[in-house]
Parts: sequence; structure tokens; C-alpha cells
Amino acid sequence: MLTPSEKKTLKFIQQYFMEKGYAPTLREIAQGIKINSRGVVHRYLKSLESSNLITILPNRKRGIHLNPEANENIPLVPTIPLLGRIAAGQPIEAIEGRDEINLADFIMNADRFALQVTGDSMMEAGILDGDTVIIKHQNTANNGDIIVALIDGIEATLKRLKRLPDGMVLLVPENKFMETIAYEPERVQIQGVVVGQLRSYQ
Amino acid sequence: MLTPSEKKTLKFIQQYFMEKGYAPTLREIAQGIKINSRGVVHRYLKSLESSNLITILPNRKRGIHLNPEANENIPLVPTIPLLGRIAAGQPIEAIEGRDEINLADFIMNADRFALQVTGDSMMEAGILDGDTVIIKHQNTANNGDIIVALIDGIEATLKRLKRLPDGMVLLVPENKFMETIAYEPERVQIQGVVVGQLRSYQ
DNA sequence: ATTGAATGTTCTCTATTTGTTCTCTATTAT
DNA sequence: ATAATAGAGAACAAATAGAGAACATTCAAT
Repeated sequence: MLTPSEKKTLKFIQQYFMEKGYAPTLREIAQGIKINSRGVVHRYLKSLESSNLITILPNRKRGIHLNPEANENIPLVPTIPLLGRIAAGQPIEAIEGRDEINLADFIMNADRFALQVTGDSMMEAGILDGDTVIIKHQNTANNGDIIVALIDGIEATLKRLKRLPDGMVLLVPENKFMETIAYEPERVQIQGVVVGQLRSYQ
Repeated sequence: MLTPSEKKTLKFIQQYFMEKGYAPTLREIAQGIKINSRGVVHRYLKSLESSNLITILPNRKRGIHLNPEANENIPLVPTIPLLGRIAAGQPIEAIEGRDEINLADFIMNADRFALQVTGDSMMEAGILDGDTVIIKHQNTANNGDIIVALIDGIEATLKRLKRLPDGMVLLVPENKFMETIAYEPERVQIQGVVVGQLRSYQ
């Protein structure tokens, strides 16, 4: 098992190697992980070597070899490949750069929670009956945000927020058959902001 | 059997491990499950160890190993709490039974991949420009499925599938400004079926 | 070939944290 | 009344993170 410092060291070496094409010196590593002692770096390298992640050519300057095992040591997060863009009329266009989607990154966080949507009030914003929305819990929101609002402490609703200059709060549904309602600000309590949305077709 | 606190502890460790790549300290766990005592955490760990869910490397900092058995009991996947349903005009209605959403389950699988959508052809099905759709790779599909179709081996497109009794294949856009086109079945090759969709508002 | 600076290597030393073991209290269910 | 569960917190040995000195080895310039 690697300690956080060792992991940081390994990551720095990998990145350095990618950029420059050769290994860093102990001093460069020390600077890279923000410590002063080369001796400490050497200790970390020894530990990485005994974990078979690197090979040290003794006494050689820049004598660090990255073992193939090191690449497998990347964090274990749920990802799926992002193959490209699709539109009508063209072949699927590959996306350069990032080639996968990190689900954890996409949504997860301590202050997030999910709600299942019932009703069609946000239909025209692409939030359908049965969808799940990811809410970030917070008490404030910006104009235009889609929010979870509690009205008079009782009714909860999912609407787009619009503040008027005179202080009134508009809760705007994204559905032309429903009406925007204006409230006195003290009647509306913001419970969270929509930061994501997902739907399953299974 | 695990007590609720032990379950919470295990889950925190799993999530921490996924994000950082190494195990948390007892203090971090304590903060994570919102208690103050490291001693209490240690007791929970001992209990988890005797249930064979983790292995403790004695006296090691961050010396917690997750056993494979842990994945069976509580899946090693990102979850966020699913608080309930929301609709206009009612308080948030709690969902009994499953109280959280499993993101990995939701989407991930070996034969899934993601595509980013450009264009508005599926707008009225709630798939907007910029959304990500999750595709299950398969060569067949049912009537009404939203599919990735390759036409004449060249053009790729995201449309709803409709087969006519006479064998013709309709590719139906969900946008009233676009037209449904009928193809001879041999011109349309199904590349996959949409099984999920997600959107980020950040 | 010699030299000298930079580098790798091995040490010892010092602080913090951490893991561990205890005892004690409070709450809840049986 | 008795467990079982949940938690606080003190005390202590050990692991980790780091500084830095001292020496050996490279390696390039002279």
C-alpha cells in the first residue's frame, strides 16, 4: 500500500516523464511535491521500488524507470468511454482529449442528493416526468437557475428562478401550459439548485 | 450483521478509497461519519474486520484493506441519496424502500459507451443539444427504442425506431420541425440503443 | 586525466499524526 | 434489569513526514 506522499511522488514522476521524456532528479521531485529534503524523496523512491512501481538504476542521475504496473495504479473510479459526438447526418465525430466520462466527478459530492421528478412542469427544459435530478443543497441561487423551492414552508416545487427588480420572486415553469407565479421573497425558500439530470430507459 | 454505524463506516471508506486511491485515517473516517472519537471508529473497524469485510494492517496509518466480500454486501459504487419525489404543489414525498441511487448501476456496464449529442433532433424526447447519452451496443432494437443508426454505412444519427408492417424502417426525430424518413431495412444498421441520458448544469 | 558541481545515498534527529486500548456515559430495545 | 448500540475522550507507543548533515558517485567541462 502506498502512502499519500508516495502516491504524490509517483504521480509527479509520471507527469514529468510525460512532459520531458526523461526522469526528474531527486531535487526536482522534492520541489515538485513541495518538500526540501532529497533524502526523504529517496526514501519514497525506495518504497515505490519495493512496490514494483518503479525501477531505480543505482547511482544514476535521473535513473528512475517507470514500470508498466504504475499505469494501472490510477484511481479506481467508475468511468465509461465517451466515444464522440453524434448528430444527424454525419459519422460519429471523435472527441480528442478526454475520452471518458467520470461518473463520480459528474455528479457526486457530499452535498448532493437526488430527487425523482413527477409531472411535466419542466418539460421544455428537457426534464421529463420520471427523470432524476441531482440537487446541490444550498440556500441561495442565481437568476435562471433551476431550483427546488419551498413555498410557505409547505409546497415544494421544481422551477426556474427569476428575481424581479422590485424584489418579487418568479417561479417559471418550462411548460407553456403552466403559469409563472410571483411570490413575495419571504414566502419562497430555496432548498437547492439542479446541477445534473439523468434518465434511464430500461 | 452490520449495525447502521458500521455500514456507514464501510461505505465512507469505500467512497474515500475510490476517490483518493488510498484508505482514510481514523480521524478522516470520524469526520466523514460525523462523530468525534477515533476510538469509536476503531471499534467499528474491528467489527468490520471480524465480518471479513476489511483487513486491518496493524498499526499502519491508512492501513485498511477492502476485502472483495465488501463489494457483495455493499456495492463499491458511487451512490447519492435519493430523497424522494418532487412535483408542483406538494411537499417532497419520501420514497420508501430504496433510498439511494446507484450511479454505476444506473449506467455502467461493459457494453455501454457514451456519446455527446449535438443538435436538436431529439429535443421533444428530452434529449437536448449537449446532453450525453449512454448507448448499449447491440445490433437489434425494438419498435420505439431510441437508437444510434448508421445509414448506408456512412451517416450516423440518433432517432426513434419505427418498423412498418411492410418492412420499411422509419427513423423518427422528436422535433416537429424535422421530418421522419423511411428507409429500406438493408440501408439502416443499428449500432446501439439509448439506455440512459445525463446532463450537467455546471 | 583532473576537477568540481550536482546528484544519489545513507544517516540521525524531530514533530505530528495515527492506531490502539481504555474507561465512562447515554440511549434504545428486549 | 440487561444487553446492545452509539458516542466521548484520555493516554501511549508507533508510524509517518520531513529536515538536514555527511559521504559517495556521476558526469561534463576544463
